[in-house]
Amino acid sequence: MTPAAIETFFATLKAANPHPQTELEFSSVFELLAAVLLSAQATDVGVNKATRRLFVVANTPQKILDLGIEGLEQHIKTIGLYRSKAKHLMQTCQMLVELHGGQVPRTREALEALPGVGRKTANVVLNVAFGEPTMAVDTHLFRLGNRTGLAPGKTPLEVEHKLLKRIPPAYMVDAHHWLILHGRYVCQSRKPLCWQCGVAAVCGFTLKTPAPPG
DNA sequence: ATCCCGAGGG
DNA sequence: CCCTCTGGAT
Repeated sequence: MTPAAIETFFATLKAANPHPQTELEFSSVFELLAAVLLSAQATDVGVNKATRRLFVVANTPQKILDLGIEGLEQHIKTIGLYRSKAKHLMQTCQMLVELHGGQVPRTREALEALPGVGRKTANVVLNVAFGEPTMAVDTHLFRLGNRTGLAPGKTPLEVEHKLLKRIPPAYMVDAHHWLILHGRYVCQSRKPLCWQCGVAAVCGFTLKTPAPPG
């Protein structure tokens, strides 16, 4: 995709949604971290169901520790990968209490040192909680980067670097959410809705036979 | 490279 | 049935 096309791409997404946000529900930085940790290979809808149950009972690291591993598992059992997530969240809460005064750290290194927190999760927290222009490459960004030609790459890290290089700085902070929402609702994995896509004109991928909405 | 792993959609 | 969902650890 040419620089001009990229400009049009994001200007179009911005016009349709000036202030994009995550659809994960949270009311503190810790809740955000916990929700993102739980969101691996799971839908926001599913995560929100579980965190609504969980955060009423435990919305701080210490309160989650007090639940115990089995108590925590019960609250998040409806999410995929729930056993490893419960274990990791518990270990992360332990570290937050012991090393960070119960607060969520603000640096990439400290975030990625937390069990269950990798580069993608750290990027989301840095972006959403601390306003940094990071690019968290999840399944949607990876697919769109390659499908549209915006940032082709064989690995998420390669796509991330290309996105950071190619997206105009003015769009960088919100780009992550524009791409995720576009991927979720329009440029879907199985069923890209090209006939109702606002950026199809500058996209390298176009469905040959656009299926009618019916 | 493989494992983890429930819910929802097609 | 199969695929996908804001991945990370081993």
